[in-house]
Amino acid sequence: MRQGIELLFFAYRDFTAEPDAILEQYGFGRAHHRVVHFVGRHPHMTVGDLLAILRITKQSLNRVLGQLVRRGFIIQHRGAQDRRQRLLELTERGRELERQLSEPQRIRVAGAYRKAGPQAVEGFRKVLLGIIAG
Amino acid sequence: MRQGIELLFFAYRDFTAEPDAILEQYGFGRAHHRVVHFVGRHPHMTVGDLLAILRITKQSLNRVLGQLVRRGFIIQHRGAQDRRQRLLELTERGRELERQLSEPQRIRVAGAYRKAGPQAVEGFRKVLLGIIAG
DNA sequence: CAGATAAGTCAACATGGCTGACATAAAATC
DNA sequence: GATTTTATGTCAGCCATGTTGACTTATCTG
Repeated sequence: MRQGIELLFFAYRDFTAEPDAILEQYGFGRAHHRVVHFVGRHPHMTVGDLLAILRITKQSLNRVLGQLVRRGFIIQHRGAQDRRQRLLELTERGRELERQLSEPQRIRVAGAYRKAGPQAVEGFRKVLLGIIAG
Repeated sequence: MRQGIELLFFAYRDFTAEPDAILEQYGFGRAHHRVVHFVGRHPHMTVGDLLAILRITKQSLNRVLGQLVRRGFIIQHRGAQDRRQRLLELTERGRELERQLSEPQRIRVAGAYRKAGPQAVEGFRKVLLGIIAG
């Protein structure tokens, strides 16, 4: 049991170390990574969607989101049905950053998947989903 | 692939939410939790050991460790062979805090393990170890 | 039109990382 | 035995990123 708890800590620690080093070159932090990741994964999501996923306050989000927008990594456009909404999208520059940040993570996960085998991957997903839903 | 990356983020986010709420009542933060956890798991570990596990600076560690010692959750005693070392141990109060903090996590992990089955747990461990070693 | 909602903003504060410089005691080495 | 290295602690200050609270603006909805 305790081992499972620790595994999660170590995995998270090692998982974030490489992207952190890349982010530093841009003057960004881990919070920027999270935003870039989720906007990349869900183009045209709203600010409210992002807040719900990250579970932080809009003031915290706006600090990093504003930087990403001002520096041309994310573009916002008004919603068509609801013009109050700002739909978020990565620019080409943002996509490039996303690729760069996710590369070490993809390599890490791919290696672990390959070594462990497809059945283990299935178990990995099941357990993590249980922890999240739990 | 991307899903695996996100699972880790969500699991970590949900995994830390409940202990965080308990820590707040003590005026502690997540950093205190990590220290209490690892000292509980490895009694008589040295400060240097803890630094290596957490991968933070001794200044950062000392801030939280000092609070835990002063408030009677951790006790330090000098090493027998090497008297420069401070061996760390939870007090009874520290053990109680550790139990309280780990309870929601144990419940969460136990539930996920139960739902997923022993084979999935094996896969979960394998993949996480691969990510860590990676 | 009135009220609710989506988003943004300002200000202030806390946590927990970081660097750099320095102190002390004990161990290890020459 | 003197010197150097190591384990730990400490002071000061910086930065990133979380928080609360108050307020604005634009837009949608009843």
